[in-house]
Amino acid sequence: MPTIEDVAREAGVSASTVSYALSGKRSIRQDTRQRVLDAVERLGYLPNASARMLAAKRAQIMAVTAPLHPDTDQSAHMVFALEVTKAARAHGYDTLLLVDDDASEGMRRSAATALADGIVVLDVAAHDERADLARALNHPAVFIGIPDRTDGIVCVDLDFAAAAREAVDALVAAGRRRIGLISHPRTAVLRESNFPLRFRDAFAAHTRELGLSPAVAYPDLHAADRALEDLLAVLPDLDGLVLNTTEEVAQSALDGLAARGMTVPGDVAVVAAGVAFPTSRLSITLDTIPLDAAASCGKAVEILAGIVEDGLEAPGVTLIPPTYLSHGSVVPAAPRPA
Amino acid sequence: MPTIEDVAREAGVSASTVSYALSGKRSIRQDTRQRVLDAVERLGYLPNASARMLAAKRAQIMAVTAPLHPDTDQSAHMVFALEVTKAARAHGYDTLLLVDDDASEGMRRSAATALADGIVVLDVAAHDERADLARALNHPAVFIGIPDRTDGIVCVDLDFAAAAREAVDALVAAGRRRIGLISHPRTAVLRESNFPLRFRDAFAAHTRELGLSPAVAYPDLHAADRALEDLLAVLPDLDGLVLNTTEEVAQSALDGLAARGMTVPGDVAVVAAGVAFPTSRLSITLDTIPLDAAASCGKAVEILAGIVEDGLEAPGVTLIPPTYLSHGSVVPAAPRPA
DNA sequence: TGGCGCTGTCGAAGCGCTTCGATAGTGTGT
DNA sequence: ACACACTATCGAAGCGCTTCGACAGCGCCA
Repeated sequence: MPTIEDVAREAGVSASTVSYALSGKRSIRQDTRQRVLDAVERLGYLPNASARMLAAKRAQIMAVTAPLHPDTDQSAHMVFALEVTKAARAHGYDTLLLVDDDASEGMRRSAATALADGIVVLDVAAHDERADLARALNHPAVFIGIPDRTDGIVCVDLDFAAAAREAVDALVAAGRRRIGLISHPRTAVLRESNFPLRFRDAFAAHTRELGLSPAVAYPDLHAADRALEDLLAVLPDLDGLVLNTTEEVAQSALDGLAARGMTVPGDVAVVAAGVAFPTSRLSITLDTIPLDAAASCGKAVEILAGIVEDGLEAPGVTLIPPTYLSHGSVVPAAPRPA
Repeated sequence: MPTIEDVAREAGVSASTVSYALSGKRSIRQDTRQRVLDAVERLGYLPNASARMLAAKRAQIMAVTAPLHPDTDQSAHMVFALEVTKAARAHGYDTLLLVDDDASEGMRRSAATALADGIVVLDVAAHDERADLARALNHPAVFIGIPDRTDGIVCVDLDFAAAAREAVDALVAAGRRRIGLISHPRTAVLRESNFPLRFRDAFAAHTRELGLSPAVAYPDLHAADRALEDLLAVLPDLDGLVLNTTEEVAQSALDGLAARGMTVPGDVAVVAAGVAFPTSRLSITLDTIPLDAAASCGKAVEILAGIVEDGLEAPGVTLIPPTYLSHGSVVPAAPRPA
C-alpha cells in the first residue's frame, strides 16, 4: 500500500501538502492540487485508517450496540443496525457492530480505546443500564428508543403518542366511534421498552378527549383472540380497531375478526400504528403508521455526527413525526341499521 | 484517557515494560508485572486502538460485507452478520459492518485503509464480483457460501450434498421409496447462490444410486402447490418429501399435503434440509438438517483468524458436516394396503 | 576470578498521518 | 523602492503504541 510519502514524491510536493490538498484545510494552488490528485489516482492511494485516527483523534467509526437477550427477535434489531450503517456511511462513517452479552462491555471498550467516535444504542429498555453508562462515559451516544430517565442522554424515537392520536383521528374521521386498541402483551408493556405505554396512554387520553370511551386490550404472547374478546365485551359494536402490536398478533386479530364474521373495513376499520412490519404481509393490507427504522436511524446518525464533528449541543429527546399510509382499511362507516 | 506513559509512571517502569507486561511477548519479573497490572487497574487503562493498530499493523477488526439487493430479505443475512460478530469477539476481534450498495467498495476500502484485518463475505452469489475482488485484493477474506469459481478464494458452507444424501437416507431408512424434493424457484436455482443446485444434484444422484427414481419440483416464488402437483404427477403414491426451500414454501407444501388429505408423517414422511428457519415455526415441526449460521460463521471466523494471525495456509473450500435433528416427521411407513 | 549466557528492563525508532509555525514568493499601496 | 498582507508550501513535532537492540546484573562453570 502506498503511503502519503509515496504520493508526495510522485507529485513532487511534501507530505503535508498532500494532506492539505486532500483535506482542503488550507488553500493549495489549483495546479498543485491537481498533481496531487493525479498521483493519488495513479498510485491508488487511500490513507491508512489507523494513522489517520491516531493523528486526527477521529476514527470515522460509529459503534452500534444491540443487547443480546436470547428471547428477543434478533433480526428485528438487525434491521435497525443495517439502517444505522447506511446512514452512517452517508456521513462518512463506518459502523462497528457490538453485540456483547454484557451490553455495557462493548460500549465501554469502544469508548475507552477511542475505537469509535460515537455510539448508537438500539433496543432501549425502560430501565437500561446503558443509559447510566452513557451518562458516566462522557462519549457521544444516541439512543434509539426512550428509557424512563432521559436526563443527560440523547434519544430519538417515533412520536408514539402522536401516532396514537393520528390513528384515532383517522378512524373518527371515517365516522367510527367505538374504537379499541390491541396493545402489546401486559408483561412487555410493563417490563421492557416503554413505547407501548406511551402509545396506550395517548390513545386513552385522546379518545377520552374526543368523548369516546377508550377500550384497551392486551394480547397473549402470540394470539389476539382473548384480547379481541375483551374488547368486544366492552364495545360490542366495535367499529374501529387500532393495532399497536406484533405482526403475529396483528394477523391473529384479523383472523379473529374474520372468524366472527366481521369484515374489514366494512364492519371494522383497522389501522396498525407504531409497528415495525409492513402490513402488506398481513392477510389484509392495513392502513399503517410505520415505525420507520430508516427515519429514526437517519436522525440518530445525523445528531451523532453533529455532536462528534461540531460539538453541537445535544438535543434531549427528538420525536419523529408519524406518517400515515393509506391502504384502504379505513373507510367511512356504512349507515348503521336502525 | 490514561496513556501507556501514565501507567508506566504509576508503576515506576518504562512504557516498553508496560507493553511487554501486557502482551506477554517478553518475560517480565512477576512482581513487576503485578505492579503494572495494579497501575492499569487503578487508572482504568485501555490501550488506544488506533495507536495500537498503527504500531502493531493489526486492527483486531474483521469486516463483514452483505450486499444490499433490495429484493433479498435483509434480516436473514443480518443473522449471519450477528453470528460472525459473536464469533469474532470470541477471537478478540470487533466487527465492521459493510453494507454498501456497491458491494465491492467497502471491501476495497477496508482493505486499502487497513481498517480491517480480514473480511467475511456473506450472501455469496454463484457469480459474485466479490470473488474476483478477493483474488485481486491480497487481503484475507473468507466467503460464507460458494461461488462457481472457487480458485484462489476461501469458502465455508454447509455440505449441502451430504445434507441431501442424509435426508434421503433418513426417509429410505423409514421404508420410504417414493421420494420427492421441493427445491427453490427455478429462477433462484439458476441465477443466484448455487447451493440449491448442489443440493438438487446430490439428491438426484443419491436417489438414483439407491435405485429410486428422483423427482424434483420447483415452487413458484411463494407457493408450493404447483410443485406438489408436479411431484404427484410423477410419483402418485409419494411417501417421502424433502424440502430444501424457504419457510413460506415449506409451509405451503404442508398445507398442500393437508388439503389433499395426506397426513404427515403417516402418509408422507417429511424432512426439511439445508434450510435457515427453525421448523418449529411450521404447522408441523419437521425433522430438519439446519443451515446453521452459528456453525458456518464460527468456522469462517476461525479460519480467518488463523490466516491473519499465523499466516496459515488458507484451506480452499470447507464444508460443514450436516446435523440431523429428529422431530418425529419421519417414521416407518405403515404397511401398504395390498 | 574471569568469561559466558540468561533474564529483565530500558531507550529509541518508527508506524503513517495531521497540524502548527515558519518562510519564500507574490502582489498592493504608498 | 519599501513595508505589508496574503498565499502556497515545507519541515518538524507529535498522536500512543510496539518492537528492536542494548545492556546491567546475575548465577554458573571452568
